[in-house]
Amino acid sequence: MSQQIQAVRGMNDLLPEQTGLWRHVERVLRAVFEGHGYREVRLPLVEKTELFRRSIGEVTDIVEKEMYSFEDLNKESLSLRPEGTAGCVRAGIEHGFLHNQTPRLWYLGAMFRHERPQKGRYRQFHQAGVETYGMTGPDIDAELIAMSAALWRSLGVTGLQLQINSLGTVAARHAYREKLVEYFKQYETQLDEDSRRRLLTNPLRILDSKNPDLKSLIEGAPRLLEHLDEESRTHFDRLKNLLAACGVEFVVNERLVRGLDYYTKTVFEWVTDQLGAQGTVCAGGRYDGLVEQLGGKATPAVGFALGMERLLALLEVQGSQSLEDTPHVYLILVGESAERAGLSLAATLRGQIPGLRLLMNCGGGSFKAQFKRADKSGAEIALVLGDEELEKGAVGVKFLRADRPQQQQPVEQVAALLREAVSNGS
RNA sequence: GUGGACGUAGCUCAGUUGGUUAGAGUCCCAGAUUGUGAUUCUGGUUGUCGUGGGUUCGAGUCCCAUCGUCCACCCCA
Repeated sequence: MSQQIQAVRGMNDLLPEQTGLWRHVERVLRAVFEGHGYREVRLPLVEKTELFRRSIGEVTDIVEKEMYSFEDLNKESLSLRPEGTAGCVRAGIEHGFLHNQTPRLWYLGAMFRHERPQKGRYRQFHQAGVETYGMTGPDIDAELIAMSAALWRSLGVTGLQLQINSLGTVAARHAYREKLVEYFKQYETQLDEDSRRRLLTNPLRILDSKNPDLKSLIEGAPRLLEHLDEESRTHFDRLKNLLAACGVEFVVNERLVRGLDYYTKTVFEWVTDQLGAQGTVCAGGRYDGLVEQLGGKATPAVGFALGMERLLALLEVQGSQSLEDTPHVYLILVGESAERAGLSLAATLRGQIPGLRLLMNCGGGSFKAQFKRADKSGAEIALVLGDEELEKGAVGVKFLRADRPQQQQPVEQVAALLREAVSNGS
């Protein structure tokens, strides 16, 4: 035991009990994305470290202390991706699919951040994200947000609240940021340690402080929405109208600030109070400056990412059922000749009945032992092939969970019974 | 990175003020029923007590370190 190798901290194994629900969610995500005309991209897990420094921001926690970075053999610094947007923009510039085009893209995959693990926060975690480019107006912002709402509907998730805000254009945001720093600097001695640090890293974040002592100070601070430029204000107002028009409920949260440097104008989060401290299930916004910042031609962009682990946790607390993956049938084989005949019988049945999940006994065992395994497998039906059946050219059929008599039938009629079982079940 | 709680069979957990050979349930295997599961009965396997040090005649129990899990801060999906 002392020599046992454990998984890396914060990196979890997903076992068969969980993968059913994961596949269900993945299927729904794909269907909704594709239903909105979004197309899938699969991007590398590793990028040059420089990409993340330039996109996420030098002084963010992610870049400063949470990246898994290492030196490649050619001495270049590489990093496991901490988020998906940067790589997507990089790929867009590299393959020229942003220039004068309006792609809508989605992806699903693992991200890596070296944080202290906690409920809903892991070092390897999975995000499903969408990114769209080349569209300036609030209509695409609204479509994207409405699409996320459609996801929750399709998945049957409830209790998520949509919060939206506008950070303004890059220029407006910087101007406001300076005003805010100026304001808080006057009261620096009253700030707590965290907020004094935020003064340098992300002053907008101070507005979101959980410290009750700062409440009155924060309330006296300059208001972000009052410092919006005209263009951003109009954009935000039109977005709110569009959301209302398609029946997506939202609340404006003036303190909503995303941690990544590249956001502009629209930002939004879907939050829940059912997951403890990590209540943000999905978040995103507009990032009109990033493509240019990374060397492409100026291109507006909007996107969001949702945390798979958090979404799955929410589904679990709300009692979502895992996708059915128990076998319909367990094939019992006793004796050498039955074992020989079993493989092709199993193949025949699987070929004749689409969707059939047939589990064939392997590893021998008495009738009793095999029936035990059949029961444990969860199968509805046990098929029995022994010397007796082989002689008659039949297969025994026993219903493990229904009150129906056991019978012996030729293969063709067994197939009909199984077809019935498949269509009754899932 | 900071603070707190916790690590005992595969799983869920007991284990007294430190005292012989560490327990229960469950799971698994076999038998009762030589071709029939889930119920019942009988028997059986399962552990470097997270790891490494220390205190002690003696440590699952006390102390230190370390690894891990969980919760919160911070941060974020």
